[in-house]
Amino acid sequence: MEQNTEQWLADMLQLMEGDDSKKTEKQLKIIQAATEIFSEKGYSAASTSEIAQRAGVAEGTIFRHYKTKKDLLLSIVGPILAKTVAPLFMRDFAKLLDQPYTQIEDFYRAVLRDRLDFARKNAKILRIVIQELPFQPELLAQVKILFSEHVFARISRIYAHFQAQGQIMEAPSFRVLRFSVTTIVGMVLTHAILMPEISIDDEEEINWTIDALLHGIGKRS
Amino acid sequence: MEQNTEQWLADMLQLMEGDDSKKTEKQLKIIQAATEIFSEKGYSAASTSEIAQRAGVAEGTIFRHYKTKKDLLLSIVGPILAKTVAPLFMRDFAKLLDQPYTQIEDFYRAVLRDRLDFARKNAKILRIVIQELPFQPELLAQVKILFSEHVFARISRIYAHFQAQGQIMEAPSFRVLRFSVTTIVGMVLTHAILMPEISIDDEEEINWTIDALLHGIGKRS
DNA sequence: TTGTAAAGTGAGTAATCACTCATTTTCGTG
DNA sequence: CACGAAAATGAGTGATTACTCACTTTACAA
Repeated sequence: MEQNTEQWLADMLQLMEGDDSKKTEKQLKIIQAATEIFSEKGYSAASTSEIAQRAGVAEGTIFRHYKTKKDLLLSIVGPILAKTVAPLFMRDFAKLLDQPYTQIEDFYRAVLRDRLDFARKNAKILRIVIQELPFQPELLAQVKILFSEHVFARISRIYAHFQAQGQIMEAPSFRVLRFSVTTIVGMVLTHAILMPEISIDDEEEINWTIDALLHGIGKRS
Repeated sequence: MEQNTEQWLADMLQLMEGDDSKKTEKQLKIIQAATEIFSEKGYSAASTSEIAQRAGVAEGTIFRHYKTKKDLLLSIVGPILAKTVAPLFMRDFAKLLDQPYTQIEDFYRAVLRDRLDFARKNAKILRIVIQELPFQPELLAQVKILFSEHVFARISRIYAHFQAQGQIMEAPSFRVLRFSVTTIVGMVLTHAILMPEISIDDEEEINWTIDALLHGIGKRS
């Protein structure tokens, strides 16, 4: 399964790719407007007429390119899914782990820095994903497969790697996994989606978060 | 400000209270049906006719009790807000901190146990809150005031307390606060809302989470 | 039992919705 | 320029929406 994963991800990215080159100027405007309005008002509360208006196109133009409103949503949300977890499957990423003495701090630093930037750059789309995922059963099923088949296995191997190196405590991997994923996602979502208006020193926040994740907030002995 | 807070919370809870005693049987049915449908399909995608149908009442009956559909939403979502952070302001809670040698582990254990149960019991309503809060400006403003005026100050004092006792590390309180709130919320949301179908040993998960929060997931020296 | 206010009803309404389609405009190519 | 195809248009459509209101039923105190 693990050999297939890299190919699978390539397909996934290809399949999900926006493929901007083949898109009309007006089509790009539509996607841009729809992204804004979906993230502002939610999918259901957004109307195709308003999207058309903000995009500066006729309403019919939307339906030339997308059969339904849901098609439009999926064309926005779909491409982001694979990209969100893509770094896990990149060659650069594997190399980092192949180096036998990679410090786990450096590993976390790279992940947090990269995903924080990613989340900030795609904040609007991520908001849409978070909002609409619970109400889109097909998409939800797809994501669940993505995680249970690929992401979970990948992260488990990463922790096995660092555990074997004696860099993290010995504990059931699903607990370590749950805790650190919560920490990473919590930190990224807090600063990129929930409270983007609070300005922070990224490097400091990242370093502090890693320190707390590895050594806790209790009094150091 | 701090003296007013207790009174303020009493008012808040009173004001927000469902006050079930004064409600008609059909009105309770409406709230129950609306809660289900809102959490299943989202506020905008839910129709009043479907709510009426599931509640077993005429559509007009809904509008006897609630001027608008949004009124119905707020009557469901409103009462939960104060309750979510209520424990912070309870007398029992203050007592726990007045005892000079309360272990921070015991403190976290009480908080996690209590809020995990709360989130499970109110999972549907909490889902609605999470989904709709970004799209309800008045409600969002209310929540922001709630946190910046009361919750933030309260939690800061708690950490000052434990910091003075030497039970947690010395670091900018906003960082400790952000990290531990993320940890608590992340753990509760994961098991109560995101993945309620995964059965866990609550006590074990709570204890392990507290241990990781205080001492990290790094190798123990 | 009777009077009355509150609770409940459901057909009706104007507005809005996603989507269609006949027509026009734009664009790439020979 | 000429021409065929793709892109874009916007008025039109049936369905659905939140909400109203004239009316009926229920609950309860006198």
